Amino acid sequence: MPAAERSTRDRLIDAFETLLVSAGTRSATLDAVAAEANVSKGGLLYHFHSKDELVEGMLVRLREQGRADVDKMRTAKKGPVDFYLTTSVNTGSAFDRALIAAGRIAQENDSRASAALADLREGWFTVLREHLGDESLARTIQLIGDGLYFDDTTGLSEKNALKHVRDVLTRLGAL
Amino acid sequence: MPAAERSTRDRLIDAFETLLVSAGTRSATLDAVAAEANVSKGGLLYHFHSKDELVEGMLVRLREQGRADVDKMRTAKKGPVDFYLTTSVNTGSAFDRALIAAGRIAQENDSRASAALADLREGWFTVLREHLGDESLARTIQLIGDGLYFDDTTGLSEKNALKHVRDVLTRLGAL
DNA sequence: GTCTATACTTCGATAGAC
DNA sequence: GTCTATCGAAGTATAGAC
Repeated sequence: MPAAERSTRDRLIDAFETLLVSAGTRSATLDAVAAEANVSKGGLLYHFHSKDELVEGMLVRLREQGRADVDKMRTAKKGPVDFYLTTSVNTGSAFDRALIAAGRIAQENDSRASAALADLREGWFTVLREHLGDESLARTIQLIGDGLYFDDTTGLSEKNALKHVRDVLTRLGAL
Repeated sequence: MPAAERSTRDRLIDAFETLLVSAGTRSATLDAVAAEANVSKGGLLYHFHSKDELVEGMLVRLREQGRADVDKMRTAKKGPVDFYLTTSVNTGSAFDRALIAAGRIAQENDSRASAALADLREGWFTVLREHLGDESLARTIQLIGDGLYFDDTTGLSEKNALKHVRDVLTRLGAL
């Protein structure tokens, strides 16, 4: 969908996510979100009656994106492991942004965000274990993906991290 | 050092870290920190003239703890890889708390916190690579540690994660 | 559906008594 | 070294015009 056609509601969630990812929860205020989306604060609060509802709306959208991602992973050309690893480093996609944003919210003790992230991870893990037929290997690969993701979101990522991982996973016959 | 003898300054940093870890940056206000440390806000601001100085003090202490941790890792009885992995899951130690707290601050776009964490990671990586003589394996193990740490701090940790990792690393001859 | 104006609360920080 | 009192700015949310 072209950006110009996005509903105000969607643009508000976009703005909320963008602020969460780039500056953290303390900077993602209603004022800032409204400004980022070029809407007044009153306009924002028409669509979401509270900040809590804004979080809720974001998580609903994340779950939809998550279902689509697991489907893509299952049928990926190079296989699920490769797909999972390459998408664990932030590619700047809308889904990445939503995922990182939810992570920030989860760290503020929000059980809804934690639950959404846990469900997503379970979906990925199921595909990995089915494909590999090896629980330990599947869990370890998921941890590597979490590490890639964590490093990316904390500004700690190494340039060649993925190359090194592929090297090791090839030795294990997982790639 | 017994808890009763800890200086007010140290207790304030303790309280700040505790709040960051348990409830996130939005909840770690000066009011809340002072209350957690059983000090008035004025008392807090005598020791740290601003919230920024409180962050600074926390990071100084983290770097000291980090140096001690790398030393312990280097001389660990079961070897640095085992030490690194077992200490990547939150054991509830003061160092773990400081590490997680710094991670929260880093996500609010604080370059000092990011730099401190990056330096710590570099220290661990150096020991891993020296011990293993294999950069790809060292990087991969570091990512697994990051994954364990991330899962722990987001409430996503699996009970048997470490067991699965040990299994896979044994196949690779790293343990 | 979006805006302005405003009420109420909380945050970070200062001033000054003890 | 610690406390109370207070200020200005920023936060969430409501009311009502357009």
